[in-house]
Amino acid sequence: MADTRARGARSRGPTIADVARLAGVSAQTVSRTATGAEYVSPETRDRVLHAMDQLGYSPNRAARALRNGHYGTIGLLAHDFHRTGEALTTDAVLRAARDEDYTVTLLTVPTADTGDWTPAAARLQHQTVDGLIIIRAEGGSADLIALPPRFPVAVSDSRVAGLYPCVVSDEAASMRGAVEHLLALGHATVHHVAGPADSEPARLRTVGWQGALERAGIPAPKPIIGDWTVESGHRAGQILVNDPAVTAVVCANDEMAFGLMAAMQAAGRVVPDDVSVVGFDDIALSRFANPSLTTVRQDFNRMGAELVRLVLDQVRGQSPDTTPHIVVPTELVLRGSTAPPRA
Amino acid sequence: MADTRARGARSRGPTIADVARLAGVSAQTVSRTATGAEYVSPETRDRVLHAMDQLGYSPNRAARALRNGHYGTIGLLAHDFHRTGEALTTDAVLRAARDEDYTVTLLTVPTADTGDWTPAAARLQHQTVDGLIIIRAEGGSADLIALPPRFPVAVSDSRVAGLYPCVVSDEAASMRGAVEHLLALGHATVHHVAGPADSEPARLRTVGWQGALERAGIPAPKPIIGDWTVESGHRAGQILVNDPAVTAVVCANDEMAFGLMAAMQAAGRVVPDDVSVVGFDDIALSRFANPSLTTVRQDFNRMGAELVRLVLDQVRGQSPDTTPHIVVPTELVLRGSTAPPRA
DNA sequence: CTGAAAGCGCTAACAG
DNA sequence: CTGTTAGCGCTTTCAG
Repeated sequence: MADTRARGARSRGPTIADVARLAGVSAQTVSRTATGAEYVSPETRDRVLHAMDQLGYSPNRAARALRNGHYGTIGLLAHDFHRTGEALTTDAVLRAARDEDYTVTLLTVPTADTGDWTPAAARLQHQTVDGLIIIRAEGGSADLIALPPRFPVAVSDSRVAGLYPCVVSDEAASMRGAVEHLLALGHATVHHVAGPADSEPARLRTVGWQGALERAGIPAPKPIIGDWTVESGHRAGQILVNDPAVTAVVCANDEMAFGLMAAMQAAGRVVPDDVSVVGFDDIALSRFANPSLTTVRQDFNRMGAELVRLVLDQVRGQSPDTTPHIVVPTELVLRGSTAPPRA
Repeated sequence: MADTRARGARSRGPTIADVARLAGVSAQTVSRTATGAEYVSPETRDRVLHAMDQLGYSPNRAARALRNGHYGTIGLLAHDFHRTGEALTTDAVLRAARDEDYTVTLLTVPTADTGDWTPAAARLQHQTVDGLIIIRAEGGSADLIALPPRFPVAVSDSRVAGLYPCVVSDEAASMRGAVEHLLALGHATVHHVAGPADSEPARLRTVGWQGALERAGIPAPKPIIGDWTVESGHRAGQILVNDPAVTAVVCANDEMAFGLMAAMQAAGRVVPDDVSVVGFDDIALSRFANPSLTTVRQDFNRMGAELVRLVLDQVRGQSPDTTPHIVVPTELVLRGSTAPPRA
């Protein structure tokens, strides 16, 4: 009969038992009231509600989770949360989850390169999450994401399409559209600043660029590989600026496009007169850059909402016969950074 | 003796009991091994470890939380997570928390304006978090943030300094420095695009701007109020562009500075020749904008780390005698958007 | 409609 | 060094 309670790390708040005592009913009645069960007399119910209020009761989620076997929480796994795509998706996921009364816990994988996903994922089954959303699974190859069997998950990476439910933008087609826009303006060829080699979205965007050139019968110049950062776009620009054949460049994201433009402008080349530039994402700044950036707008809100829907469908036990693969459309936003080539 | 287990929402993974059975020891021994207790014979320990491995055991955090009275989780409360400050701080908090083996769950307040903080905070004591970090407590006045007494919390808002432990940038001094830089360049006065009225950082930045002008004996022109977005900066620019007295503008963040520059440039004014512009934050794009942006760099990493430290100090029961108030220094980064006034 | 009992998985205390 | 016991707070049977 040791007083284990005294050892509790934190002073615990009022419990159901406390409420029951105050209201003069049994704990079940309180629980039933809390969970919104039907068979409680209105008057008892009022008494309980009042007692709860008076005590400032709110249920202990750990106990509830232990009892019910689920947490009301979904995990969001990414490398970092400050880059545009991640941040915007996170925000959307958060909103969608809140609408469903789920909270979101953030998880990161320490290193980007190897299969550090596996231990992270393995720990998840007993982590305080009912399901998992993985955004931008760079680094690990698809099979490295070894989730416990039947663990609810949704991924924003088409490499795992068919394996896990996934939600992606129509990367390749979007990029193809961007290139076609440039070709239609009269550019002889279109150069490309790609994302990192281990990123699937990056790869698909490159594929789209190549495809469009191929269709037009134009040999694809060597792409320059960046790492999504403005800096890498800047470096790419410093390289491309020396090549007079470069009159149009599509970049795998907006940040790199900004870096590229900065490098071009620093070298005295005018955007879009000397060189046209297209980005990808449509971040808030793109509209107000100098010049404003023509770019592919991604619908991050929609993606976040779909990711949440897909995970929660599984959490709730609705497993569809086929693994969903949702493609969210994009939109090419024409602005000031693209124009016909000079002369 | 009902089979409650069948009712569990999810198939539960292997438990300590399962491991114990396989290893041929008591549950206690397994638990001790799991928690890293000293007094377990190496050989028993190996057997247990092996059994765990074989079963793919990992502890049920809900049960552990219920038992131990804490969750190993801290909550991060903000309006949204995609804006620069929030996103960068979130990232830093996440890293710092992970170093301490804590996970982070995201919480948002639905509406920005009123005291919707209270219910959110009230729910927290029994929420799955041991402590709370609040970033940018816009909207609610300080006393609206009614936390349970002694609930571990750290806030990034100086309004609650003295009330709750808090970590902030040296907003006013930074802004003062920025204004002084502009005055030193020879500008007759410095205009200001402020953040929203209900934001404390915004207010302090405005105070800093005013203070610097005051010291120099210059009457402060009427500031224009924005809402942190590029769009609002753009609108501010459209207003200021008509005033020939405007040769230098300090903005409460980089995004608004970009919007402002865009509006100026659209009207044919050259930055920095016609008008100098200073931002606040130093986001990644600022270095590569056209022109590159002179701005006040905030140390978000440091702020995140300090916030985590402050909360965990409380979680671990070390309550300092005085409420900590940590001021993280900033740095004025001089770049291409500021120059002496023309003629 | 309400009460009593049992147990989710884990670990602190107490024996041995 | 190891096993037994009890209970964290909640909710789902089952009985009244």
